[in-house]
Amino acid sequence: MKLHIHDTLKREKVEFVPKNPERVTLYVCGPTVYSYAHIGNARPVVVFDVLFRLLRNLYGEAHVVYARNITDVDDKINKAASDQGVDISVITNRFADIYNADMRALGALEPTLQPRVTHNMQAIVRQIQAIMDNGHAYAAEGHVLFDVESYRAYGALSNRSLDDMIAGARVEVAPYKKNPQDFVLWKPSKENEPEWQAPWGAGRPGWHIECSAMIEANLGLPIDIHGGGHDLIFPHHENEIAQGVCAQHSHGVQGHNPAEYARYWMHNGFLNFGTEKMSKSLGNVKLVHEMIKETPGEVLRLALLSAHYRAPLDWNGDLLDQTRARLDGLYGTLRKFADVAVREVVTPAGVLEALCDDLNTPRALAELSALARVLETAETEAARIMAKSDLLAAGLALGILQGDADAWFKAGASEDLTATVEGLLAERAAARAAKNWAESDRIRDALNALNVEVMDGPGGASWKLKVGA
RNA sequence: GGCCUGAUGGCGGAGCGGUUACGCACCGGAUUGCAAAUCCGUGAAGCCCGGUUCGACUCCGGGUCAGGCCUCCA
Repeated sequence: MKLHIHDTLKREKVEFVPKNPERVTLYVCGPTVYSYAHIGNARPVVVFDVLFRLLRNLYGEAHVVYARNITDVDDKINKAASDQGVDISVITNRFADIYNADMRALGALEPTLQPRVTHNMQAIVRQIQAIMDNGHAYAAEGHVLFDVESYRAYGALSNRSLDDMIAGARVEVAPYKKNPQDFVLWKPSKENEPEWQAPWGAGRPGWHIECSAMIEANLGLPIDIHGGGHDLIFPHHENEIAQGVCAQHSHGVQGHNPAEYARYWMHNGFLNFGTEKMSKSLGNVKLVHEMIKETPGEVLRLALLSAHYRAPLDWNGDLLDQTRARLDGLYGTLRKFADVAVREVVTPAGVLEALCDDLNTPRALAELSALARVLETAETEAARIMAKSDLLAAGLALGILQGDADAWFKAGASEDLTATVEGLLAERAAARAAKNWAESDRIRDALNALNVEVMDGPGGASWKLKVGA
C-alpha cells in the first residue's frame, strides 16, 4: 500500500517514497526539558507515534529510525537551574524522565533515538564550522551568525521572502548582524551559565542549530520526514533547512534545494481551548502530568486522534466525555469476547488505507467501529476469531485497545472494593438462580451505591466502575 | 500589513460533483425477570452571495466569521 502525506514544503499531498526503504528516517522536534509538558505538546507526539507505527508496518520494524530530541540547553533551563541553585542536568534529567513517562502514558512508543544537545556538542560545532567554511555564516563579537542572503531558498518552507520579513521587521536588531534576519548559530554564554568550547569562542548553540546538527549526526542527511507543530515552520524549520543544506556544500551559484535536508515536511495543527488561549497567565494550562491522574492516557490519546492531525482541534470536556464513551464501547465489545482466541496480527486493509491517506485517523476510527460491529454480529467462532484479531490489530495501529478489557472498566477500584463487589455479586447470582428478583435488585442497588454498574450476561454478571460519579 | 488554515446534523468529525460516513447524544423496535450491553431502524447537515454544471456540501470567484504564524512556542 502506498503512503501519501501532505508535504508542507510542496503544499500538497504527495506519495511518500523513502530514500532508502531499508532505513526510513523520521525526526520530530522534542521538548525543552525545564518544565512539564502540556496537552498541546502531546499532539505531535501522539500524531507522529501513529506515523512511526505506520512506517514500521509498511517498511518493517527494523527499517525505521525515529529520532525525537531532548533539548537540554536553553535559557529557560538556565533560569530554572539558577533559581534552584542546581546544575542544569538536575533540571533536565528530572523533566526528561517525567516527559518520557507522561508520553508513555499516552501510549507513545519510545523513539529509536533520543539525542540530547549536551551529548552532541561536537556535532553542533562541526556543523557550524562547515556552514562557515561554505561561506554561509560569519563570526562577529563572539557570535556566529547565519547569513540568510547567502542562501537563496530561504523562505521556501514558510512561503515568505526576505523582503516580506524585513517589512515585518520584528526581528532582533543587533549591531553585529549583517542583515536583521541573520540568526544565531552560536553565542557567548552569560556569566555563571554553562558554556562549551568552540573555535570562535566559548559559548552555547543557538536555538535552531541543535536540530540540524543532531539530525546530521544521528540520522544522516537528508532525512525522509521531518515533523513538528505548525508553529515551528517559521523560523525554526526554515532555519534548520538553511543550516542543513548549507552545511553540506557551498551554494555560490548553484540552485538551493531544501530537499537536501529533509525530503518531506509534516506539521500538526494546534489545539484550541474555547475562546481562551491556554496560557500560564490564565492559569488554564493543561499539563499531561496532571491530566493522566484524572483521565486514562488512552482517552487523551484517542481524543488527540479524533480529528485529522492538520486540523485544529477544540479541546474541552465534551471531547473527553465522548472519547471516553467511545472507548468504553470498544472495550465493552472486547470484554464480551474476552474468551475468543486471537490469531496473527495483520492491520485490516480499511484501517491501513485510511492511515496511508495522510494519516486519516478519523476514517481509521470509523473502520474500527465497523470492525467492532462485525465482531458483535459474528455468528461462528471462526468469524469471531477473525473479527477480534482485526479489531485488536486496528487498535494497535492507532496505539489503543491493547489493555485488558476487564481491567479497563475496573481501573481505580481498590482491592477492598473489588472484594466487596465480588462478594455481593456472588450473593446476587444465588438470588437470581432462585429467581428471587427482589433480592437481586436490592443487591444491584447496593452495588450502584458503591458506584458499580452491573451487567448481566449469558456467562454471568460483569461490572464496571461508573465514571465521573 | 504579509503568509496560512478552517467554517458540515444537538455535539465531535470524514469522504465524495449525483447514492448511509462514522462516533457521542436522542427516539422507535428486538432482546432481557427488570436493567445494562448488544443488534436493527428513524430523525437530523453543509456560514453568506454569485458562477461553472443536467446536477455542488464537494469545483471557481467574492464576502463574513474564527484561529494560527510573522517574536519564545506543539
